[in-house]
Amino acid sequence: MLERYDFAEIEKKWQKSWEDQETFKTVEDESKEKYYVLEMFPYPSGKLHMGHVRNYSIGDVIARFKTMNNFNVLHPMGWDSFGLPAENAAIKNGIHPNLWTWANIDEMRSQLKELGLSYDWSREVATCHPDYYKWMQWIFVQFFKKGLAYKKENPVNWCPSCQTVLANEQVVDGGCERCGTLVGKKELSQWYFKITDYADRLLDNLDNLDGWPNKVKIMQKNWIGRSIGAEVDFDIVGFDKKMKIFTTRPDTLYGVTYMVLAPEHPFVNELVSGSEKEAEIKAFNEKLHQMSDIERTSTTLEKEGVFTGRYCINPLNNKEVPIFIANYVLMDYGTGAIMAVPAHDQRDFDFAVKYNLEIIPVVETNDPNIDMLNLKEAFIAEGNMINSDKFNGMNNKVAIAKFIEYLEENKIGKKSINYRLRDWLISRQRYWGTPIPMIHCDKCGWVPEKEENLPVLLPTDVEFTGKGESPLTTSKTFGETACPECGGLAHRELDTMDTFLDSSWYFLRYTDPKNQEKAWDFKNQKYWMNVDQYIGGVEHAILHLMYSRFFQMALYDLGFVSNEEPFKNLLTQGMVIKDGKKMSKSIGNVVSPDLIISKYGADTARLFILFASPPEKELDWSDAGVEGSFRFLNRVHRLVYELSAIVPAAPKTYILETEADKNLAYVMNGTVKKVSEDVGGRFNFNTAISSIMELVNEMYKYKEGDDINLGLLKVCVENLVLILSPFTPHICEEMWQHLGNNESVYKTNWPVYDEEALIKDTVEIVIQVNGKVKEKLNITNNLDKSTFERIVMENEKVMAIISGKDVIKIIAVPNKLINIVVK
RNA sequence: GCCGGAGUGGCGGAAUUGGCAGACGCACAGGACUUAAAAUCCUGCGAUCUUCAUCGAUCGUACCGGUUCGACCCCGGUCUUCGGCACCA
Repeated sequence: MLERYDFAEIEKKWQKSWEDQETFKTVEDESKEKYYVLEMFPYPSGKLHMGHVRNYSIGDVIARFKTMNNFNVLHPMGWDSFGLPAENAAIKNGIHPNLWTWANIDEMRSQLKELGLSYDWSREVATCHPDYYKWMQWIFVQFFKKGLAYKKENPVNWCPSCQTVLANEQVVDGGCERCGTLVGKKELSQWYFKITDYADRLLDNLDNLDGWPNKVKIMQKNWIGRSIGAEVDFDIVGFDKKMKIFTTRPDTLYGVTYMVLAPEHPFVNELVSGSEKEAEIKAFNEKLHQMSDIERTSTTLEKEGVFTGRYCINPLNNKEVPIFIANYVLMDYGTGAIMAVPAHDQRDFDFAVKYNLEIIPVVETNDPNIDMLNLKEAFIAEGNMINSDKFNGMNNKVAIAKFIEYLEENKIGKKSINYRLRDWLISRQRYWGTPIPMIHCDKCGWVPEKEENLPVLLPTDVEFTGKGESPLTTSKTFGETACPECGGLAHRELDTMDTFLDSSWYFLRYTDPKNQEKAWDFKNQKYWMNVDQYIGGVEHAILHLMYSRFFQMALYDLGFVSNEEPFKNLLTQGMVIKDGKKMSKSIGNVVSPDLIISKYGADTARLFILFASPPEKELDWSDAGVEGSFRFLNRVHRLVYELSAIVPAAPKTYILETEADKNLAYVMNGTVKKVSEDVGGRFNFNTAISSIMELVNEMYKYKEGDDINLGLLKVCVENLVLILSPFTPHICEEMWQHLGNNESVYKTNWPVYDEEALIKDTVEIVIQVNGKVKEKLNITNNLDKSTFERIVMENEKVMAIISGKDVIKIIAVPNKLINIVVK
């Protein structure tokens, strides 16, 4: 250890030492309690940005803290390395995605290593490696066999300018991410996962995820969007099929004055074909098809529709009501058909007013401001039933169940649950993804590739044009194959998987990353799972975190894993933004940690980003203040260097003699306690760091004093280095070694604090008069209440303030405060 | 429109259970050391008033009101802002 803080030298030295000693390698060890800490693995875009630094610094502090607290910690890292940017680079620069990706991985891996993160690199995985995607394909086959994967024709996002399909995430404000052209729809046959089968479990299990932020649970809940209601069958006059509708308000059935079909509803053609309405309906539908999804589903779009000329019969009162098609009813929710109750639904109300349709109230209020016979807007609040035959007088909430009962008894409907959640479209017309291991045979239909033939390797003889269909169609070697079932000529699926699949189970592969026989050994996953602490950006609150939960549940049902939920505790870090905007390559506001690391070192970078703000909060990046973190580390370095000349020889035991001793022991033990709680409990790294700063300030003050207690100082220095080490590991290793220790600070036990030292002889109490602070007093700790009150009331200043006034009340909080209420 | 956060000095932020608002750090100002600079150290740093200075007083946690001996914290309302969802029947 030099007198000067040579961070570059120190960081290089210890990174090499950790690598040589395999300090962070983890093996299963039944004798120890395990702790699995995981940060969301990155897409290898090429360069680390400050958001990554924040994410991995948080995880590293937790991993190191848990290790020092004697847990067997699994802390892995890998690459979510399939994805579109690699392919775009190929189109633009002619580099093969494989080369581009691996070059980026190498670059980012070395950047991560420069940060001194405690990863077990022997467990590294990359989703684009055949060793990984082989098992991705295997999982797909298991899902297919269980009936969780199916293929169907459906409209998908299509950019007419780029001539390609876009993922939902690639549609930004209704336009193509790359060229901005309005995205349309195209019918394509696609693979889906039946995530809707798990809707109830995904929703209900949220209640048990105590370690998850509420915000994320609410977002998932809204996304799943469970609505409980009823399905009702309406007869159509002169038509042999029934019109099935879904409603959450069966209590309003007597208020139905018209019906609406979605324009795409399969009945529409049959109902109007050959009638005088046919041309009008066709024209209306064509107009709708010209619209983008965004326009079409905008709440501000005026409600429009066309009467079909046909009628329905309300099964409750046999009333005939007209059937419309309208732009506000969507084919892909519920049954694509609704009963309209304008009195109690605002959309129906708007439509009824426009087309002059009847409005019949069936729920009444006693609010004098609302005229039920002349409504200005739909009445959606609670009330009592009217105009509803035998249901009249009932509270409408109660009536819902009665109506459902009635529907079921008379076989005209039943209770029904609908979800906003749709099945997961997993096909992508892309090259750089996992090939879907399915083969189509004219005789046998869709057949999975035999498991012993996995992986289905991505072919390399592929052209990248960015136009047209999946690039795999251009391969001369890939498409044709033999049917695994009958051996006849068959064709491979040419689409690849959505990359969200790859990231939905990587946490399982980490538990057994090198296994060539299985995706993972049951025993290994049983030892390590669940992930005890998952850390990542709040932007993944819905997609990644719900897909992973779905995978885990499906794999649980298949018997491959031992838990239904993958992530026990979740920490969603806030985004690191710059100038009010999310850091992104296209805006050009990405801040790389390189400059800070070369100027101040990785320890400073880590310390600064954790000190700047609590982790969940959004952080507007500014490097003002980096100097302060660097200054602090210099200050620590100087202090330890100076004291290392005198403390190593001192005994580890000490007796507190002076007031200064007691004070320092109080601060030191308090700091150990606070850091333990802030890091181990509530993840407030910023306050943990500030309390360490206070300890350092206190130690500087103490060592300038007259009587120096070397034993106490020794413990202070050692504890300081230990509790700082999860934040800034390199400098702490260096100081720890210099203090005469041979073992890595990482392998050293976290210090315990002395509860006794936290009990003070005297405490400062606050004296308030009428709630205003008037005086502060040092009194003996733990005085009984009456003595405490007497001392305060006999205080000269207090007596002066209250003299001549009536004391009405005295509120005394022992060891803290006393409030004298006077008049 | 619906749901969920957030709003504290010039700035990042602290106040963990209703009990001293502004910890810690940044920036700034003054001083010490130095031939000088850097580094380091010391002091000050919410606003207003008062005072030679101290001492002190009043106000102050987006805004209005309430509960309480006491409110950044609890309750009612308003505004601003961020995030999610959005003709979901």
